Parts: sequence; C-alpha cells; structure tokens
Amino acid sequence: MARQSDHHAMLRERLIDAAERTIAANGLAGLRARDLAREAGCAVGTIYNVFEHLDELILCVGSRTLAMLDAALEAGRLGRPYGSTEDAADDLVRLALAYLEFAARHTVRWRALFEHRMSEERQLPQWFVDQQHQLFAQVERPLVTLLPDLDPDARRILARTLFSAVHGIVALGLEEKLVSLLLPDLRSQLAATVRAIASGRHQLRHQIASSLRSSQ
Amino acid sequence: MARQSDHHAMLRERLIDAAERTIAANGLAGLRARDLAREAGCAVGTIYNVFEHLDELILCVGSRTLAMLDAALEAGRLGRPYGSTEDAADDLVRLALAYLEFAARHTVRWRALFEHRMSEERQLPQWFVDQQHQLFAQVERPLVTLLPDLDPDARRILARTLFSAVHGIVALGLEEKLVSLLLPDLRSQLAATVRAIASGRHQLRHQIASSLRSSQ
DNA sequence: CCGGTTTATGAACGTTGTTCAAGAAGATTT
DNA sequence: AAATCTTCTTGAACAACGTTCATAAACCGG
Repeated sequence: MARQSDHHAMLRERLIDAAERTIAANGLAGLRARDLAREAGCAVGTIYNVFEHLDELILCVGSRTLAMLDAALEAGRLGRPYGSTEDAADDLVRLALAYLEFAARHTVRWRALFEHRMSEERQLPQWFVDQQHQLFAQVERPLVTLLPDLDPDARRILARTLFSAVHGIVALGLEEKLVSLLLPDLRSQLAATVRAIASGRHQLRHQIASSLRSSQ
Repeated sequence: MARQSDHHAMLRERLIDAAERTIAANGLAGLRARDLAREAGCAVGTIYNVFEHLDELILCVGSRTLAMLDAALEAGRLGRPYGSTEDAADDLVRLALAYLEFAARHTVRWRALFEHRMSEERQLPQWFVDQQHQLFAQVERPLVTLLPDLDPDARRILARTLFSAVHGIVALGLEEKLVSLLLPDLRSQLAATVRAIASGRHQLRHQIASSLRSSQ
C-alpha cells in the first residue's frame, strides 16, 4: 500500500512536470493527453487514474504559476514598513510593476492561468480560488495605510478591484505583438494609472463608503 | 452571376445569424459546424465555401457585438459639451458604467468577444482591429478636456490603458457566480476607481510626459 | 504459491473542425 | 435548344482530440 501511493505520487508529479513544460513552451493549446502520457512514461488511460480529468492537471500547473506569481509580487514589495501614505502608494506601484514584469517574462504560463476555462459545469475547486485570494490579499496591506478608516470588507473588495484593473492593463498591453518595443511605455502607463488611483484615493473612500451605506 | 452572389450573401447572413443566436445563447463553446449548417439550411462543406474557416464566422458575430457595444457606450455618454473638467470626469464614469451595464446584460455575447483566440498563426484581420480601436476612441474625447496639453499619441495610448483597466474590473467582477447580488457593489467600485483616476489626473500627465521624453 | 482485488493499458468510442471526390446546377457557346 | 465547360454544393471520409473500458498485468494477504 505504501509503495502504491508512492508510485501514484511520483506519477502525479511526473505528469504535472510534463504538463508544466508543455504549457510554458507552447501554451494551453499545445497540451495533448497522448504527448503527456509519452513524456511521463505511462499510458493515456493512466492519466485518468491519477487525475479526474485534464482540467485538474491544468489546475495543478496553474497552482504552481500562482505560487511563482505570489513570490514575485512579494519580492517586488517595499522591504520596510510604510512611513507615510507615499510609501504605501509606492508599494502599490511596485506591486503593479512586479505583476507586469512577471507577465512579460512568463507570458505563456501566465496567459494559461486565466485563459483556461473549466469545461462545462465543473467548477473551480475551492483550494484554487483560495490561492487566487492570497494574491489579492497582497494588495490589501498598502491599502491599510492609504485608507486607514475603510472597513476590512470594503478593503478586500477594493483590493480585488485594483488587482483586476492592473491585470486588465497588463493583459491588453501584452496582447500586441511588438511587446518588447513598447514594454517601457506599458510600464509607465501602468505606474501612472496606479499612482493616479492612489493620489485620488479620497474619491475611493467617499464613493465606496456611501455605496456600502446604501446597499446595507 | 448576380443571382450567385445574391445567394452567397443570403447564405452568409443566415450563417452569421445562426452563429449569433447560438453564441448569445450558449457561448462560444456551444458553436458546432454541423448544428450551424442545419440551422442555416445548408451542408457543412458549404460553410467553408462562404467563410475561410469558422474563426472568420465567429469574427463576424464579434463585429456585431462590437457595434452593439459601441452604440451602448455612445448612448451612455453625456449629451452636452463639457463645461468643465468635472463634466469630462463624469463622462469617463458614465462610459465605464455603460460598459459594465452592457457586459452584465449581454454577458455570454460579450465574453465570446474577448475569449475567442484565433487558432494558431492566423492573425486578426485589420478591419476587426480597427473596429476595436473605434471603441477606445470613445475614451479619448473626455481626455481632451481632462488633460488638454497631452499630445494626441499619448492620449490615444492612455485611452486604451483606461479602457483595459475598466475591462479588467468588469471582467473579474462578472466572473463571480452571484452576479446579480453584487452588481450594485461592482458599479460603485468601478465608478469610484474611474473617479479616483480622473481626480489624480495630474499624476498621469507628469509620469506619461516624462516617459515619452525618455523613450524618444 | 494461490485467489481476489486493484491498477495499468492502449485499442476503441464519440465529437470536433476541415477536406475532397463526385455530382448537381449555372453559365457560355454553337 | 443542345452541348460543353465551369463553378458550386454536398455529405461521406479524415485527422485529431479527450475520455472510457474490457482485458491483462501487478500486487497483496493468507
């Protein structure tokens, strides 16, 4: 029984490794069950013994990408505690730029992360959603300094909103083919926008506070 | 010859109509060549006589969605000329909210628009890219009032950046399942963010101006 | 070493988009 | 109007995909 689950675990890892290589090299579209089996040294049917379906395997690769991204954002942060709202605004900008840098450096991997849709009515497992939330949570910390009297729920939602705004800018920006040419421009566009949001933060506080009042 | 191309045109329209219905009802995933042929009253092979491939047909449906979206944004605009920067900021917010409203009302259609990827190395035709640019152009007008001394190129790029930020917020916001519950919240998050950007616009001007200086 | 249970296997299945030989329909010429 | 040439339509056939399943191999307690 011990040898059994060992083998299981090894196979699982070999399959995820193979899928990770393929996705990083050729994107989601390049992933084929037969190739995967050949690279991992097993039969096609075995994949479905170890994973419920290919989506689950893809999600495992996505989880690794999420972990990489989480680490990259953490590394991009300001190392010291915030001495002022300026510091907090700086950190927001740094987070955004770190996100852009990651997306630019690992474009195919990163695309696979959010291009992938669960087929039909199988929904995302909770552990994966939780891992995404960890990412959003990194944005919350600068917001504590930036908008101290915002309640935690509103802050969590706002963090997600800012994250998705940054994601939108990066995603559309990297869609163009001439990426390397306009990457510096994209950097400054992103930094400028985030800084504008931070400097217009009182608008955020008022509007969101009044919205919460009216919806509760 | 006249009757030929007439028939061709009719068939083309019937096929686009059928594809449009299917996409609006079941999304891109629900589109099948055989069903399409049956609904349009022709053989599968005929599709490939009228269109080069299915991607082209999907793009035609996308074009219709883009036209609807363009009209919806135009309708959401402030009817009168801007008397102040406040008016321009209001219009930016109205554009964003109109975008959200359209996406919420026509979610499947709208998703199909940007979920669709051209297969392999066939690239987007220019006429489709141009139609997308028309959309971004709607954002440029308020920016003229908001940042009068920004040069037109920088304004065009900034418009695209703001558009993609709004798109990001809307896209992630509508991903959740409890859409109808938190749509009002999403509205105020979006409005607050756009208003914060507008009110922090001087940050935009400085950063972007200095970026253009250094990259030229 | 044996009987029962679990696991691995790859051929086979059901669906895709796309192609293509053959026949129907139109256009052109005599 | 008939004959010929061209052009378009057709649906069976193809290739590639994820997924399943009867079969055989491997494993394990007694």
